[in-house]
Amino acid sequence: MRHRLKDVAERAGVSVKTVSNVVNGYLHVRPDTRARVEEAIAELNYRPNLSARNLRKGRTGVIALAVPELDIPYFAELARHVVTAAAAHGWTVLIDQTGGGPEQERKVASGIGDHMIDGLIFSPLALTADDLAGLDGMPMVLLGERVDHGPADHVVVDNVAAAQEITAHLIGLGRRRIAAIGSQRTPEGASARLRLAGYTAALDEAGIGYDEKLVAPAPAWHRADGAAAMRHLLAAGVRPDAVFCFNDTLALGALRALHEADLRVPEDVAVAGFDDIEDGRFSIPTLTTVAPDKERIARLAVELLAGRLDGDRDAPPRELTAPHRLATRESTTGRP
Amino acid sequence: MRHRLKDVAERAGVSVKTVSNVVNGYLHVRPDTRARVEEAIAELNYRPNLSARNLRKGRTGVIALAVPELDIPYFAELARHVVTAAAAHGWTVLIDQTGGGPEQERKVASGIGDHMIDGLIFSPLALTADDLAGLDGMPMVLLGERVDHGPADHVVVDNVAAAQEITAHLIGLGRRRIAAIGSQRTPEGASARLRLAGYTAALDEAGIGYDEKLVAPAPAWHRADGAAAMRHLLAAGVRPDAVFCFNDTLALGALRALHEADLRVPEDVAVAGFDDIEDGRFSIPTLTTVAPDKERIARLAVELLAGRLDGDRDAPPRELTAPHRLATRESTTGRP
DNA sequence: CCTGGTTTCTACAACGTTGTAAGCAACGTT
DNA sequence: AACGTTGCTTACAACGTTGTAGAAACCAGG
Repeated sequence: MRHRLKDVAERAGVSVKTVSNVVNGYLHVRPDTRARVEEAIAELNYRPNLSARNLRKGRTGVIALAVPELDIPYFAELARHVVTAAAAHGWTVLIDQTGGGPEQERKVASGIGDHMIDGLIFSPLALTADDLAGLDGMPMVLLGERVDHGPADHVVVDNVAAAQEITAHLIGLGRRRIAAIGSQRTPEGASARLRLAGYTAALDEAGIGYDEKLVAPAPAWHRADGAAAMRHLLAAGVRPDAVFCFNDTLALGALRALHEADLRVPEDVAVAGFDDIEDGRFSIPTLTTVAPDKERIARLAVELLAGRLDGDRDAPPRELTAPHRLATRESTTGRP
Repeated sequence: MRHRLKDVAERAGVSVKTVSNVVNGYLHVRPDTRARVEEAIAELNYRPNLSARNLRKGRTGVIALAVPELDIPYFAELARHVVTAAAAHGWTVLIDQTGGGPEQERKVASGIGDHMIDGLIFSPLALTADDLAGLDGMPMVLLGERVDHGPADHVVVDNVAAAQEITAHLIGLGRRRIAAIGSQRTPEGASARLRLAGYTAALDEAGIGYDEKLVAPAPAWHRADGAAAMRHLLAAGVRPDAVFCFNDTLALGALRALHEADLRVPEDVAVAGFDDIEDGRFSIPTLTTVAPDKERIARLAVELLAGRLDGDRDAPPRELTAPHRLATRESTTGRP
């Protein structure tokens, strides 16, 4: 059975508001009154009705995190960090899976703002600035690529620089025929475009010509796509001496395909990924990758959101860049 | 700017309740009235205030899924299925990370029921029946091991049978010195106990003696723990010809440790896991494992919960068993 | 004992929604 | 013309909470 302030008040012989004051830690309550109320609360196992509180206060204490897919390790790890960072602000996180499709993302963007939620951290794939317009001033922070000059705050990693660095790392190992896996031409492929740009920039800098045949598309960025793309490259007679995969799951798939083709990593082909997911530290071989500071991304996002909620909602949008580093492991440098 | 029923009503020249009726699809509204209201709704971009609706209706349309850790692939995959299954009932899923500790789980169990949530799907590690008492009749479904005869519905897999089957599979390959990784003595280790029981049952059945030295504990069930346990076994001079790891991440860690010790899988040591996570289909070698039907687990859980919500809340608790199968892959049978 | 200030408590209204009950038309039937 | 029926609409109250404003109790200083 559920009890209300009123029940507690009757039992303690005080007014409803006094109970409310005790619950909310209001200062001026006589110690004996407070004790009586607390006793009644305990006896009835009273817990406040958050719907009512939210209605009254206009705040819910819940923020949403919308990601394309929860069982992509990168997003799962990110989610963990966001939950932790949000907890520090006393927030509960409602995690929403968009599926990554334009339609579903639009629905999340427009539909979630039904007063259930104070703010939104959104990791979009397909969203455009227009879609954001529907949000009606819902405080929001976007992760990843900027949605072309939309009105929202952003937390990004420098994809171009990171991709360039890791490609340069491969070049530095003496590799010259460097394949890239994960290119995408759809509008959802913003990350793909930036990482491809970094890849070509590194080739340019080293005076290596861009060879279209070395660039393999991947419809999604799952292990299966990485394996398929790698098999496809090999079947087409392309013999790269290195592969830069646009994320780690693609890379793990590529590792698998290379293994099946009896090619050694890194001796025959060096492999690098992007994201630094847990799997890559235990794969065989362990995976060289770009390690974005996920903890920082999460913290920055939550802090940006907190700024919006507490402060000026109409301040100009800010963009923060989270740091990244190169994690070199066996898939490029071999076993020590 | 946010609008209310009242604003829409004024704009459309009708009463608040009529707008409410339109929003809720009430039948008896004249077509032209409905059109006027809908126009006003569109113009103002009205969206209902869920806090108010929830307060009025006593239902929130949100259920919680509480799991120990989101970035354990098994739980992430499960979460995806639960979200999908819940969507079919029109529910939003609030995902909660308990961290798996007794303290935190108890907090979730007692604290989440603050009227924010209609029901709870809980995958506990450390929870006891006492902890559940605090829930005050919050409809709940537990996943995994039964919390000793608590009052809640359960969805389980037959851990003992599954562990026995996969151990028998290893025995069937001619292996005799079969190690087990993942045993736990803490109260949280209910799964560990059951899987260990299945393991010993299979040994018994085959007339193989139980050797304590072959059983390695693992404080948690992460890759790092699996690798550490495997290294520990090898360092202790134990030379198993097979390893049954109590989940897949342990197994992936064990694969890694075996690789570092230059042991071949499955030639020298066959390796089997439990959970059938995505990683195991692409690891090198691919991982033989017990594949619980996660989609079914999620669906059953959601349906049990739906039954509680719509039906008799005081019906006796039910326990449903989700099917599992054996997925034999390279880590035991080698490359084809 | 009064004054003014502080502490402690309370009554009331409001947050935005929907269920209830009732009102008002318009209709067909007697 | 009176009636019941049906379709459409509305006023009101209530869900459980908290902010506001003010009342009551208390205290210290004259």
